[in-house]
Amino acid sequence: MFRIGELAKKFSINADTLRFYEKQGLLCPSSVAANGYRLYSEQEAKTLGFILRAKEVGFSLTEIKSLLSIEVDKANSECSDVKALVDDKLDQVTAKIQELQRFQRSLKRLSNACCGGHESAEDCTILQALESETLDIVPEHHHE
Amino acid sequence: MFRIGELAKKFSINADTLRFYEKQGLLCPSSVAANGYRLYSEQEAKTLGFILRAKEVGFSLTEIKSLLSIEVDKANSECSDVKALVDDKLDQVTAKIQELQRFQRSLKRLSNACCGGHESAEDCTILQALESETLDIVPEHHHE
DNA sequence: ATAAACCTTGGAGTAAACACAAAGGTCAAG
DNA sequence: CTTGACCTTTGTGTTTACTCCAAGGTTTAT
Repeated sequence: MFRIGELAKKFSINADTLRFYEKQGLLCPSSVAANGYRLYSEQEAKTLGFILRAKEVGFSLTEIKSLLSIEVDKANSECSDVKALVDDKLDQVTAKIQELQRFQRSLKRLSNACCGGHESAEDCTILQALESETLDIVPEHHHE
Repeated sequence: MFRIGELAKKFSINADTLRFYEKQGLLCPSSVAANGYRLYSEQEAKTLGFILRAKEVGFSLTEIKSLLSIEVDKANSECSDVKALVDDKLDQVTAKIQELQRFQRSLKRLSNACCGGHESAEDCTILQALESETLDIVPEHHHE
């Protein structure tokens, strides 16, 4: 059995995080000592590992809760239930990546168009693009 | 001059959003009518366009505030100041994409390894991987 | 005169995942 | 017997970008 600080150290997390997970219904200590200290079993340590690995692949705590409820009732669950959660998350992650890639393309375009030198920002192509209704790069105009 | 509702409609945003931007110091109406109504000039409408375009390329409101402070003092700013903001953002976005791509790879690996059928979740490779300390796919074992 | 459609301020609520602080009980070592 | 390192509960703060609500003033049209 581990006290909260021991379990936290074992997994390099904060003891507060464990109390937080408990409040969220993710991981409750199986027993409480006479002095009120939480006591975590070996099984609960494994469950914590499960939770942290699920986090590593991008699941939110709410989603992990769903995964855990299947995990504890495997016998009455199907592969399709689990896979659905993974595939939903995959879709979310893919959509987010696409949004960020749009940002990335725009930012690269802006960055490449700007000299980045000590010239006055008055002719800065980035600012001009942000001023332009269409976010277009205004072609450089040379004074002479 | 536009009243708050007019400007909001012009840009398809909520009037509350304009009040929020004002509180954040992003966009303040140049004048207030005798009845207390906010009045926005043509220039402020352009600035709002600037703000919304900056959002489109992924800038946060805080970052947009920096952009705006350069924008209003172009003469004393340099291209390098502007480009630095864009390049910082580009780095952030790129880092976030990479994190999400790690999630994506892991999720794909999990998804591909799972049959997703009506089999009991007891042998689900996804759950097994999450139980495994290394997040590895456990090779399929056939009963017979 | 009154209803509809505006506008005002102030403040609360939302999601996500904790981190931290205060005030106090517990336990082992010296 | 005290110090230090634990632990407890409760509650607040953080970040981001709004969104909504309440209670009330203003304007416009009929």
